[in-house]
Amino acid sequence: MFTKVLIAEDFDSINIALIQTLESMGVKEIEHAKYCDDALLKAKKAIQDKTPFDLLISDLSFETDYRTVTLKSGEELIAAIRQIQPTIPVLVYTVEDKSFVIKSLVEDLKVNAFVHKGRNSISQLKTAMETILFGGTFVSQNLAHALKENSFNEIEEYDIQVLTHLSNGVTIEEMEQLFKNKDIKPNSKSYIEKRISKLKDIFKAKTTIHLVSLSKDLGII
Amino acid sequence: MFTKVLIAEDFDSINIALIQTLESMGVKEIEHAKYCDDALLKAKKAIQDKTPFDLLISDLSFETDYRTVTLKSGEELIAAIRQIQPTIPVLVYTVEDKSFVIKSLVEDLKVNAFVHKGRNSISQLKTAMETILFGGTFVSQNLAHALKENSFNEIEEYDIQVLTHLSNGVTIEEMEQLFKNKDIKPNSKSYIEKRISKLKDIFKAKTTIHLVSLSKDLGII
DNA sequence: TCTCATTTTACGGATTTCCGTACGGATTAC
DNA sequence: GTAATCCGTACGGAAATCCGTAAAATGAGA
Repeated sequence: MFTKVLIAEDFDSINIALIQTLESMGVKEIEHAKYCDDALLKAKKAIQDKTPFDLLISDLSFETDYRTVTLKSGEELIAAIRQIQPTIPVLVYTVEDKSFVIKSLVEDLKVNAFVHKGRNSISQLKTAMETILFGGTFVSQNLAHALKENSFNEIEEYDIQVLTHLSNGVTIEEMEQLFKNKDIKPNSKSYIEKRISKLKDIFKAKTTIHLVSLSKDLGII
Repeated sequence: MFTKVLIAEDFDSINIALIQTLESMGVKEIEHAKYCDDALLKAKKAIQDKTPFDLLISDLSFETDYRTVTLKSGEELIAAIRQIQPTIPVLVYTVEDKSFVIKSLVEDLKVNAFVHKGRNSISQLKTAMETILFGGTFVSQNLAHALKENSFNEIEEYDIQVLTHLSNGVTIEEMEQLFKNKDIKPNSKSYIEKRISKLKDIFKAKTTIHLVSLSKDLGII
């Protein structure tokens, strides 16, 4: 089993449960941080002390409060820790279940396991840890389908920009100018219109409002 | 201290933490349910056995899975339990922090305490329970402001319907017919348009898409 | 019942979006 | 070298929206 585990999770209640679970699994050293910045510090210190962590369990979203932070999300934390300790296995434990998010996490950040907080997540967490120990990759069942989903491959960064701008109240006409100013390449009104139309097809959205609404639900924007 | 507490919470990790916390506070009997329906059953049974619960701690949102359920949310559960046991104190423990939701909960459902899951929620939970015990009402600090927020008073059920329909891809023209069919009173295209326009003023939204987007973020729809 | 104010509807013009067609340029295939 | 295809742009008419004005309906109080 892992011997020294770092937990990055803001909710105290979940921290309690995680610590209890890890203890019951025989993990000797457990440290937890409620802020990503603190987690990174702990990881750095552990390396300096020549006793690095051998597993990181991290949440994705962290609430903002009075404290100003450098690392705002689990994604940023994972990237930062991988910089100083590239081989550390990472287990993501989160409520997130948006296909788009998960896809990028597994593919880009190469997290070793993905456990969805839910009714039976603790048992999944245990399985995930054992799987990582044997060099495998674990993704919660209810998420597995997301990786296979294909329709999202058609959607690119450009579409996300368009959707985001729409969501923020930018009209198509304004977007044309905005793109021209920022030198973003396809920037004609007509092209943007076509793109929106295509997205409506993909999402089977009835109106543009519907499209933006769906995109928010799917976590794309 | 309370002697018999019912917990309705779907996430297993949080259940673990809650149980541990209640035990440390000296609560003798603790029961927990991962589905609202189960929670209601337990409450009924306890009444039949003449040993009713003296506190309900409930989450608000419950994930849907393969199981078909009658009660889909904490709100519904609270209403149902209050039907069979009107005097039971209720503590809501949730990630929810949308002003609109909280306002209605405290005012309509008359929950006794509202604790926001977060970095220091367990200590707040303890305080909340003590406050309830002495007949008081507790609302997490970071939520307290929501109750004072006034701008949401202007928004009525009608507006929410309009926003929801827009979000679901219904055009204004279709909405006019829909409202006429359902006999919802102000149903002219022009009135709906005006209403949307007014909402855009209130929310300072630049476009209708922006308006719907903001409404989703604020948890109004 | 009449009056006045408020609410709701009707209408119309300006603007924006929607959607089809068509044109130019670049790339690829043959 | 030519044709075919794709990509981005341009244009224009139909539809939907935005927004102001005015008429009609409603309702409360005298």
